[in-house]
Amino acid sequence: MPELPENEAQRLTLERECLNRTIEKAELGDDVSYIELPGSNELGRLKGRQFTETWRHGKNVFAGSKSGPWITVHLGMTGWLIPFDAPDDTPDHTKLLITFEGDRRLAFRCPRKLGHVRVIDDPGAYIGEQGFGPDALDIAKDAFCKVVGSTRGAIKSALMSQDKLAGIGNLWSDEILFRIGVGPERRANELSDDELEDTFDTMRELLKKGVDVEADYAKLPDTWLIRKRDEGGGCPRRGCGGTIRRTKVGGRSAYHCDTHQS
DNA sequence: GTGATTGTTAGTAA
DNA sequence: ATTACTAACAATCA
Repeated sequence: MPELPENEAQRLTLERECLNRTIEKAELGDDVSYIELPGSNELGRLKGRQFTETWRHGKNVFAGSKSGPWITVHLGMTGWLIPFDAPDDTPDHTKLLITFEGDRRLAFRCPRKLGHVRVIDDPGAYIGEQGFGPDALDIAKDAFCKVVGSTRGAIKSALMSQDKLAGIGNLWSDEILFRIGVGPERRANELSDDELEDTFDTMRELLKKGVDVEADYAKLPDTWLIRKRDEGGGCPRRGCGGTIRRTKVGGRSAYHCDTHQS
């Protein structure tokens, strides 16, 4: 369930549960068709090493050490990292299992197989090669306004395009636009300078809040759209009285209020 | 059976 | 040459 806040929560999990433990084994799960995972050579590189630091850029989570190697994890739509201690059972749909010294293990569970794990040498170089834009919590305001404001497509699509800025997906783009009262299909280059700056400020505010609660949506205010993504439901904004609608924008479902977003 | 799902991407069109 | 849009990928759930 992975956008920026979820991935940051995953990074924290790695930081807390998987650092400074020698890797004894890294092995593939049962059904690994249609999913990209390290081959035996790369898995072998992990043996005997430790993860001593973590990093995140957009929706990519990293664990590794100064001298490498690193793993990079992309959760896809339904991927998740699950640390656990033996003799607990390995979760179902585990595609990759890392066994550390002692009883600690780390499972990459990915039922829908749209995620991946790769072994790399340098996270910074990897981000560059993949063509990702700056992290959404790292990009400067002027750079944001320039790159988003020069996009002809829908503002929602611009916020979600990982090569412009990395980390925002379908739910959080909806949330940002809901907050600032802008319809998801508005052309990005037709937003005023004030609206662009408002988008930037709101993006930071909301993402930081999502990170604060470690992407636990139940802890977010019930005046947020993310708590009320139901077509035909009442707009959760105080005093609005509008109705939540679902439309298609850029091939994705865009939930928005029919009254205060335009 | 139908259509939806928090993601990416190859191919196509403008 | 870029940029933007569509369909496809896979499994599961309502």
